[in-house]
Amino acid sequence: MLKATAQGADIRNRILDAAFETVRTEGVARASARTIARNGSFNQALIFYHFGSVNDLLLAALDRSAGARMERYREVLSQASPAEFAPLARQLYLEDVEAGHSTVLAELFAAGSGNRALGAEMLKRLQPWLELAESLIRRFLAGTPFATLVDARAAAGAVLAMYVGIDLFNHLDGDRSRATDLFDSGERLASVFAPLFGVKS
Amino acid sequence: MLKATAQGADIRNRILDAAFETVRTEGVARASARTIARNGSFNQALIFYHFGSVNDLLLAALDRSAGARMERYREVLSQASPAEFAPLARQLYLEDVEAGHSTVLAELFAAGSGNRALGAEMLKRLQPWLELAESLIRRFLAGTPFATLVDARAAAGAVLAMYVGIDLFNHLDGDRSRATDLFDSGERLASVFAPLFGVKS
DNA sequence: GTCTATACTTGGATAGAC
DNA sequence: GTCTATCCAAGTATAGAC
Repeated sequence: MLKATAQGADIRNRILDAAFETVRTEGVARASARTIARNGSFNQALIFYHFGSVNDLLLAALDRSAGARMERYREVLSQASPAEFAPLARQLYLEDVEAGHSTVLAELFAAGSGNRALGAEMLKRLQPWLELAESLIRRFLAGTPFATLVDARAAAGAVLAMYVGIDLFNHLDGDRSRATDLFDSGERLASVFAPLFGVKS
Repeated sequence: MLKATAQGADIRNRILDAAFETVRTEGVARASARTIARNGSFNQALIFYHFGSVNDLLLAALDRSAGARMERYREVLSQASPAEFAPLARQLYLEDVEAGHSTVLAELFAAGSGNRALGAEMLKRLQPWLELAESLIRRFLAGTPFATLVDARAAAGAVLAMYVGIDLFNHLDGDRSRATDLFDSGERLASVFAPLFGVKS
């Protein structure tokens, strides 16, 4: 009874899985229709039939992953206090890494740099994250001396740029301590500055 | 009397110029041997004769630019006090943008993500900048309460990641206010925190 | 050192059979 | 919806004439 599902409509998910895995393990540069199809054991022409183009497939694979991550970020951070924030952010980031989401995201941003159409699509996908980061920063700074000093929008952009940049570097050398050491510093600073935010550490 | 120079050995510089300009204006993806040669009005085969491969040419073009920038960074920042730092960093960054150096750097990092050989070379080129940033951070934090809270090496990596990430975003949408707004915030914060560093603002 | 010509490879995409 | 076969474009790199 699973036959129709497993072999029929479900092929879209198999293609999405193969595309995501190919980008994660081999990079966008090697994520050609032929390579993705070989990794997923299906015919290359199916990609064009179901997704139109390789670019559209890669974006669809990212969207599926990003949608799940955004839901999780909102759920975890919506009621986080400033004191809880640093460890929660660390945990979310490690989940991104574990799921391969950060790798695929950085790969597609990098590839978007050399492909106008892809770059424009990636910029669109940056917006909701920019808004999330900005609203969090604004919420935490409200009522503190920093509220008038820090441009929340610029800071949000800086955080996302740092996220993508760190992923890019990690992808080049596989050094996992980069982010960890940074979160360590962040948590030490947070515990010292917590009084400023009216929260006991 | 300029004939031999202009048409002979100087061809290497013409090739380097064309490579740099092609990456700057069209991106790595379009910086093929054919395109670079067309932009510089010389024969495509010369690239392989003089530089061996397109990758080696692009790295050589970056190295020439990065060497000049590193010299300038060292010169300007070596004796900068904490209070002077933010405006000087802004100026240096704007020079990077103006010269096209930040664009070419971000492009090659992005491309390195999808090309093992190029990625390894880019990592090597990151090291001197990491050391410069780390030593500056260490110098400024020395004797302050932050010295024990902040991991200088991790912070240096974060700054470079942010630099590359911002360049990547800028290249996608051409929004020049991203960095400017961030420097504005940085200068406001610096003027408030200056007392901590024993310097009058 | 510089040119022309070309061998070779890879990849996007489609036509048409099943 | 899925397959085979194929077209076409773009790129790296080299051989060999000049």
